[in-house]
Amino acid sequence: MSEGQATALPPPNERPTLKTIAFMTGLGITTVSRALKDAPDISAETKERVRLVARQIGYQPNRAGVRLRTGKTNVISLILSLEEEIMGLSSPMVIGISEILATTQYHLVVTPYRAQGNALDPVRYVLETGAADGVIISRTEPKDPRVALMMERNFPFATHGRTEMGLTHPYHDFDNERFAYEAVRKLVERGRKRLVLLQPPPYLTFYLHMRAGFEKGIRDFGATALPFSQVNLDTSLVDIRKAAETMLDGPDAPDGIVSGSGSGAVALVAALEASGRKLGHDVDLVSKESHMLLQWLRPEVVTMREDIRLAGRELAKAVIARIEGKPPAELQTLSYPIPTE
Amino acid sequence: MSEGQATALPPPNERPTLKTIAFMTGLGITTVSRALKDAPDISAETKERVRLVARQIGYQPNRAGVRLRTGKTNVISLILSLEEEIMGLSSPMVIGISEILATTQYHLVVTPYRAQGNALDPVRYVLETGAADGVIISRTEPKDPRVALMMERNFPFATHGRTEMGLTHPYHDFDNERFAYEAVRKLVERGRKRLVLLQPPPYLTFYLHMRAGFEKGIRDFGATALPFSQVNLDTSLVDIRKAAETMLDGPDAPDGIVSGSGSGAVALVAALEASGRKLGHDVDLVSKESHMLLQWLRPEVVTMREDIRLAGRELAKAVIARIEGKPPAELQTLSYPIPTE
DNA sequence: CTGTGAAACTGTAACGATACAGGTCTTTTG
DNA sequence: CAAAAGACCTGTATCGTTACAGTTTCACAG
Repeated sequence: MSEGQATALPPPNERPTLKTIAFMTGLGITTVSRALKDAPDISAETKERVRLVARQIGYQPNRAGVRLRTGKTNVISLILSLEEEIMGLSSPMVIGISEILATTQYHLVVTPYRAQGNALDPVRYVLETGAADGVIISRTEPKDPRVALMMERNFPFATHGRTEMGLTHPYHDFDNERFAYEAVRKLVERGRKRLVLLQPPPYLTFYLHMRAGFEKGIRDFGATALPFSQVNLDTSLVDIRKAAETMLDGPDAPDGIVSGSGSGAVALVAALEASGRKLGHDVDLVSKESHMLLQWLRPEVVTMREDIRLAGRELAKAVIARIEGKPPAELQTLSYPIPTE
Repeated sequence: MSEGQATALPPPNERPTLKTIAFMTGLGITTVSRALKDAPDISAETKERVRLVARQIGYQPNRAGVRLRTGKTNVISLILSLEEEIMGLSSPMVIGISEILATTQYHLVVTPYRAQGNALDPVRYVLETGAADGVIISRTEPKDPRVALMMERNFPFATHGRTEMGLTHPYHDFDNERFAYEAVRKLVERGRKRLVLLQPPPYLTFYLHMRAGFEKGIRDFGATALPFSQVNLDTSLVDIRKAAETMLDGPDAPDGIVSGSGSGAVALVAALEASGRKLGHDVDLVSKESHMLLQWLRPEVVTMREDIRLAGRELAKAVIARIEGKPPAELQTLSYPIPTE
């Protein structure tokens, strides 16, 4: 063949490709490709010309082509557990992530998984099929096999929640220790002494944090911790309510409660009121809260906000930075409880 | 070349491809490809052999390869408005969709858009770049430009909500007319006569439905409709509360309210109680509700559930069926208010 | 006037899959 | 027994992009 690529074929009238631009500019496909990525061996004038035409005809690189050739998917995979979905945490999270991704070439693929035991499956899927350039996971455990796996494969990811394996990886976390500590302080300030914690499921890392903050608060502010571990934040609201009612009828009834989630607090409020207690009078409740419902319907509940949308933004920024090679140690952020008054 | 494809190259030790299977079975790549799609010109024995090897080595087709060659993306795009996200509707929706997609080869890509005016942008993006095989949209308008565009291009989609353009397309919708009608009935049964509706924004199709049901109820059950259109379900809760307080102080104060959403109802409850009224005594409130919180904290509010997760499932099934060529007329479903007692 | 080197551009092959147009055999048909 | 008709398998080209290894041109040194 003596003819160049550029004149090889008038491109069809479909979606423009590099070939289209090559034809229009009279350049080779390779040149166009390199011009668009600002390669050093293309003249400034050519680059300008190519960019102009590309913009003019609305060229957008074919993702499948890029992906096939380079392996780059331009996809971030958000791996969610249905528990989160049900707690309504995922919605603002998705917004937050999207806010960041919208300014980039990345798409967001959402992959939920069912039971707790399957948490590894979606991660393995991404690793094996190269379905994404980066992954966001949440509900981390102290020894999290997903983290171990992705670290071992040197695959970019960020976690919502910390781990305790001595591995340095990107994360964003809410300071649950601080939350519980401040919650205890607020209760003691209101004269409460006999406290319980509606805590996260024990296998998750933030259980340790929240527990630690709670117990430190108990010590520092001189209160008593009562047991309440038959249920946790993953338990159904109905069961939380039942367990709370049983507790409130028993000898170890608390006068102050810390709830690790807003929906848990709703169940607790129901139980408290069913037992004839009056919030803010006989008993106080401090709760983490992500929507505003509690504040409206039970302003007596003391709430501290966790900004999940912010978490989404931070996590998205972190994975992308990780993909771009930034060291994990620089991609660890913490957010703090926001008082709602 | 006298050598066949099969013996061309021992495949590398990476992820298996058709070439890997071809090498292992001694067949040609084409044969393997056709065997896996159960083509008629491959012998039963060969197919079995190929399938066995494929399963054994965990072959999964490279999505980029398929997509580049065939244009099939195996992606469903969920296009969300941030309003929905904020109302928390998207979370169960995503679960529902995922439940269905998990049984297929489809991935779910979530694309939110910002303001109302940009609703068309993500749809255009998908159409122009072929980013997905099908689209799910919500918040439909009577004359919805997104629907018109996708119909014109004959692109598979399903809508959450109906349209009124004389175009037959797949949809799933909640029967908001029935909801409002039954809500009025319940209020009148409780002796309420002067009613208002916290309604959807007027440009959405379900405004028409809810309004129609409300007004029919007013006529059929002999009540009076009072105006309350300064705010709607998209208004911030703070503003809804303010508007409700103003209304309750005025001469046109209602004794019964229908709320088109659970979060709207929270603002209304706050306003009612601020005005010194007692729910179920001075005034009654019937609300649609998707989470269970209202029921717990204000059991006096009469609620009817809308199952968003079901909607997600129906919509996913509908797009996929549409992609597979099923006629749109057979892909229209309605769900009905679920009494919560 | 040849040789060298830099600047600017380009062709080829390949990523993995599939559409299409052949190939080989073997079996059937007249 | 030649020809036609299956049955079954396979090579080539291609989707859009990029890595890589050139090629062309021109200025300038020797």
